Formats: sequence, C-alpha cells, structure tokens
Amino acid sequence: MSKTRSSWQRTHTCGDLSSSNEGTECVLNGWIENHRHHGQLIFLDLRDRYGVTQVVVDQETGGALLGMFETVKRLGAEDVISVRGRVRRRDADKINKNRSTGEIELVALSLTVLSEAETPPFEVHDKIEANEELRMQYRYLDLRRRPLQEALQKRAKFVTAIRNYLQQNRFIDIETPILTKSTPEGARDYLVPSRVHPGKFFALPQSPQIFKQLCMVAGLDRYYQIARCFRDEDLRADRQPEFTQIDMEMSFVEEHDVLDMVESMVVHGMREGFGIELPQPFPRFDYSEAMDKYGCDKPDLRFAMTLIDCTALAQKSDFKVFAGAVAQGGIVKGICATGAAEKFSRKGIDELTTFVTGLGAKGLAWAKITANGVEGSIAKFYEGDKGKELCAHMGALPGDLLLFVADQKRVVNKALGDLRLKVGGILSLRDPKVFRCCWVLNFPMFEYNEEKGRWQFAHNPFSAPVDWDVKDFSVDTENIRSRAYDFVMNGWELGSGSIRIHRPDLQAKVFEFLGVSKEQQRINFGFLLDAYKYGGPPHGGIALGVDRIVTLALGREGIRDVIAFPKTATAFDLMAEAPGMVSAEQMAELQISSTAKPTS
RNA sequence: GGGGGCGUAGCUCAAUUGGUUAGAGUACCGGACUGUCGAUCCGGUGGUUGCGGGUUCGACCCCCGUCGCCCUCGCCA
Repeated sequence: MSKTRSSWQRTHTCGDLSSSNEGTECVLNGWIENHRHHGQLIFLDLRDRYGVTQVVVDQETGGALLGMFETVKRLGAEDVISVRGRVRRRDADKINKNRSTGEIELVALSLTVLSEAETPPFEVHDKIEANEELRMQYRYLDLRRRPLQEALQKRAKFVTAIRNYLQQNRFIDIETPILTKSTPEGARDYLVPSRVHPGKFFALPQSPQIFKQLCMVAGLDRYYQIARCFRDEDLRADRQPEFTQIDMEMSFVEEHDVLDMVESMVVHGMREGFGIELPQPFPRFDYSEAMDKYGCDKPDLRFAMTLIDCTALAQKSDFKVFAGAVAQGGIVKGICATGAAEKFSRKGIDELTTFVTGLGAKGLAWAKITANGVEGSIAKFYEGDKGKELCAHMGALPGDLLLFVADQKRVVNKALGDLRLKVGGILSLRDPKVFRCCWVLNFPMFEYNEEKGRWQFAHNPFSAPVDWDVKDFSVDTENIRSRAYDFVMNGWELGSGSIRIHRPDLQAKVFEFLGVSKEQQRINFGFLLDAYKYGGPPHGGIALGVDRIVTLALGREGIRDVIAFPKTATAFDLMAEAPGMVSAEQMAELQISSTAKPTS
C-alpha cells in the first residue's frame, strides 16, 4: 500500500474548513447537494457526512481551464466529485450563517467527476418532501440526509457509551445463538428450516432470555449483549420485527442492585450519546401505586395531574352517577388540570367525553372552578361547602378544570390515565425536550386470559414471586406479585426485567400451577431446568429497547427513524424486497413446501 | 384478524354536484445571467389518476374487488 494520497483523495472533509484555513490549497470529496449557475460563475454545495461546503467556479480560475468549466456546467444533484481548490474567506455580506463552513468557500482549481448520478427519485435535502414509502425503497438516498446520519451517529455513540460503562463494571459481552429453539409461550417465532434435520426448525430468538440465565448458572456473573431480537407480531410505530436490546444479567443481586446499575448506565449513556442530563434518582413506584396515581404502569412524569381517589366523597354525594358507581363496587377518581378551565370550551370538553367513552367509560363529569364556586356538569351537586370540600380534596383553585370518571376500577384507571395524557398533551405539558424516568416494581405475577380461561404469566416464566415461600399460587392469585420491574421514560416502557427463580422446586411449582405438564416443561425448557439442578446462583437482569431509547432521546416520530434499514408495518423490506420467493430447489433441499397461494 | 386515513407528472399537492384539452410548485431539459446559498428570469419535456371490474351519454370523483403505505385495537410471556 502506498502511503501517498492519490491526487483526487480528500485532504479535508466538507465540515472541516473555516477561516483559519484561508489561503490553503486542499481537496474535498463529496456529493453535489445543490448547484447555482450565474453564467460565468457557478456555485456548488458539496456534501459529505461532516457538512456542506460551497465550491465556487468562476472565470478567473475556470476560464483559464475551460474544460473544467464545461464539466461543471453539466454537473447535477448527487454527482460525486473531487475538487481541488483554495480556501477563500468570504466578504462579510456573503457569509452564510446557517452553516459551520459559511465563512469560507473553496475556489475550484481542478475537478474530477468520481461518479455520475441519475436524477434521484426524490430530492436529497434535510427538509424532505417525499413520502416514507419511497424513502424506504431508496433508503440509501434517504440515509444521505442529515437527520438520518445524525440519528445513526448518535445511536452508535450511545451504544458505545453503554458498552464502555458495562465493560468498566465487569460485564462480559457474550454472543448467544441466533439459531435457537422455538417456545410456544410469548410472541410468534420467526422460523428457519433445518436442511440436515428435515422437518425440524430453528427459531430466531425473541430475546436471549434463557441463554443469559444459563450464563449465570455458568458463573459468568455479569453478562451483557447488544442483542438483536425477533418477534413475528403485528407492527406499530414503536415496533419492528427485528429490534435491538441492551440485554443484561447479574448474579447474587437483589432488585436495588440491578436498578442502581441500570440507572447509572442510562444516565451515562444519555449524557455521552445525546448530551441529555437525566434528573436522579429515578422515582421507584410500586405497580399498585403507579396504577393508583397515573392509571397505568408506565407513568409519564413530565407533569403531575395525578389521579385522585374521590370514592369516599362520591359515596355520600347526591350525584347518582357517583354514588351509584360506588354502590356497585366501583370507584370515582378525578384529575385537576391546573389553570385549564379557560382552555376547554364546552365543545372541547365534549371531545374529552367522546375520548373517555371510547375507552369504556360511561361518561365524563367535569367542573370548572371559579371564584364563585363550581360550574359544570356536576355543579348543582357541589354548591357551597360541598364544592369547597371537593376543591380542597382535589387541590383545586379558581381557574382549574376538574375531570372525573366513575366506574369499575379497571375502567376508571384506563379512561382517566389516558385522559391525563391527552389533557397533558393539549396543555403542552409533554415537552419532548424534557426527560423524566422512573421504575415500576412488583408487577402482578399472573394475569387471567379470558379467551383461554386460565391464568398465564404476566411477565415471563422465570420471574420470581416476591414471596419465595409462597405456599399455593391458586390462593389470591391476582394479588401475587412478582419481582419484575419496568424502566419507564416519558411514558414509554423502555426496559423490563426481573429477579429470576433460581430454585428448581419453585420453578416446578409455578409451572404446575399454570398447568404446564412435566412433559411440556421438558420439551421447552428442559435444559434450563436441568441447569438449575447443578447450582444456580440468585440472579436477575433486564433488557432495554435501544431503538426506543434513541427515538425518544432524539425526539423522532418512530423507531424507523433511528434504524438504518427498517421494514414496513407489514414486515416487508421495500428496498431489498424481502421476504421473497425461493427456488423450488431450495425448498426441495429443505424438504418443505408452501401451502400459500402464489401472489405475483 | 378488526377499525381509520392515504394512493393524480420524478417529487409534494390541486382539480366545484359526475361534465371542455387533468393544473400548480418543485425536480429535469434548453436559454439568459459574475456573488448565489431553497438563486432569479424566459421557454420546454413530463400523466396507465395504484391495479382490475362495474354504473353512466360521460368517472380522478360513485359502486365492488384487489394491491401498497401510514396510524390504531387485538396481539407483542
């Protein structure tokens, strides 16, 4: 390899040059983002990953080299060129303040066309106009734009910071199999047919869950992996068929060990990757407390407006909707939107009513607090002292808007929890530049599946119950708590984990309660259950969604915006056109056939 | 699997109640121009209105089917 640079190769990037380089001769390589012709004077905006630099070709230099001038006249968007030129400081009135390189320009001395571009299907600018479908089809063009480049660079910076942090804290980066075994519970698996084991299939991992637990049994003590996970379920703006997790597991730990470690890691990663300072400590809520105060298990802590229980007050109310709901075993809760009375017209409140009825509530009771007392749908039941009592209970002052839902607990929490977010959004309390994290602990261990008519795991089969010595899972099942925890930022669930069951007898008991036969246990998790027979340490861990964290930190719309090559909502890659057909020979070799009707 | 939205020039969009030759901006091509930076000015090319069928004298528009993209509920232990 020659140590010398070819004449066309860049000496600087398109983000490097400033007035301090005045007079130097240098070479830039890049894509033509824009060109402006003025007859005998041509401007080119040359772009690379690092920035945009204006190149000037005029008669003074270009005229002396007519060939170059004629070449430049033919150049167009996205042509790749090399320009040798001299850095010139611009006159004060010609400085472009919107660019870091705006104080200078490169006066072209010679130019080489490295690659000519056809007219692109859309204009490659920061302010994109093309729709996402087209942008995904030509993803390599979309990726030339600054917003995408920034997302990928910051994502890499974040992940690197996480790796450094974990390395320093004695975690070992361990790769686990991509070709693994299908398990019936949980999400649908992506399957891979085996050629050498005809009729058998690998599954792509939904997460490295079982393998990381085996790492603990193996005594590796602290494991991590930036792991790709695969789930064949219907997609959303925040879900892709393949996504990335920071997967971790630690031995000989309790909840606070994991939470403290992850909290410091997230703070470090957000600071290094995005320059975001997270306020600490992250509040830790019991699941039941989160449900009571926020009506959901992933509270958005950027604003208060907590749910206030008014059941006792409502019980003695003349308002039949309130008293009646309580009489039927329901509850009444309200939120107080501070200073919002004037911001919601009658029509605006009607829209909120429609919103909550769509969530199962029967209606929305409301009150505007004025200097004279209570106005609104419940006003006549809360005159005088009763109104004062209500305001005191809700912490309401004149100018505030109160909103109430009365129903069964589940309905109230769902409706009012979602309403809180909606009202918070309308009042601009959910600032995308503000970041508030929290932990939610002690989730229910089981949930009842109405369809299947049986209890099932709320989290995963290996989460330990809060009470190690629980005698009988069939007693008071819905109130049994697991040592599972979620990490939440701005109302997004970004991570989920638990302290695991490390004792085979307890694991067997859990499976037994859920009616998983010994045979099924063996088929699905036999090797894991065996492993614990040989001495499993107490351990626990977590997995954090990288795509979601980056999306949130950068204030993007969805995770497609932070993934280099994403898929559509139907799990299709518009660029690669994957999945695609395979040849009959390939199918034959795998001894499989398709029952699908051919669609083009 | 269910619900909603969208699909018209390379791109972003418009087109009255179903009615003349489907328009505009931008991109592209040609011309003018030595200080632009979303350059400007003049001219031009460019259409299977996603696809298939139907109703009608007449369909971008209405109906049926289908494909694609987006959002969402179910789903995602």
